[in-house]
Amino acid sequence: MNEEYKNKWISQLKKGTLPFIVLSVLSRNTYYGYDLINEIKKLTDIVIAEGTLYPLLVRLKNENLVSYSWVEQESGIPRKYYQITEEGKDTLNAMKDYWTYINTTIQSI
Amino acid sequence: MNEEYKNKWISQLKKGTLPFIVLSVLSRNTYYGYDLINEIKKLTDIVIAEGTLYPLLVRLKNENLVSYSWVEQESGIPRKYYQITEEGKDTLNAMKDYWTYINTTIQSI
DNA sequence: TAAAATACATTGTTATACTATGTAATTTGT
DNA sequence: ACAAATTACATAGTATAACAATGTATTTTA
Repeated sequence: MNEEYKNKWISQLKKGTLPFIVLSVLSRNTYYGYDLINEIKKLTDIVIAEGTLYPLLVRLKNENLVSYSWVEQESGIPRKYYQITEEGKDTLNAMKDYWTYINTTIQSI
Repeated sequence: MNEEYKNKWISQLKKGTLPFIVLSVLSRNTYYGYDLINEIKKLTDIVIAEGTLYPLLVRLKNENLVSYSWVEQESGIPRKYYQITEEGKDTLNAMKDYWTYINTTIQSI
């Protein structure tokens, strides 16, 4: 078993799965970045580095798949709450379809 | 629907799925590169560019997940037939486990 | 006999995960 | 009371990989 290759592979696999997972989670609820990391870790055991998530959220925002609004806290740093857009929902559905297709394909080999 | 983003996403998803698919296909049979492209297209409808596959095979070889042997043809250009190694089989199994896990996780969100 | 297909390969471009680092406020532990 | 940890944002640099474009050489097809 090539453990090192496997880890590198998982990192590459994340390039496809992370945007999908983030959009999925945001289709259920609004979250702010720091919280998303913890929520996804709790939900999936997948650890997303901050240096991965924040740029990813910026990209999703630039693509109009999510929007955000700053929410002041009674105490502490203000939070940037992200929500999925209609375009984000439609794109997520297309991603779901493709995922189902690729999963079926892989299982069949 | 953000079609352009979806296509970019599929390209990123391939960074995880292609090595997995190639190893899976090679776990059933030996193939040469050019043939693998056609075989995978037939099996999965997924089109792999030559500029993607050849470097990928080089990487899998460098990681000892596959080996190859040149086979002269009665006519035509000699073919580099690839076969999966024992280390490749074990790593593929670990990849299968991870895939099952990530698929289950994604379905559950 | 020109065009398409077979079969290998590399270079340059673009995209993205991850580590390291930075800022600033707040909370916790001692 | 004060140092350390946590919360919450963010960016710069590095490594990796898909893909288009291009290249070489042989063989088959129209």
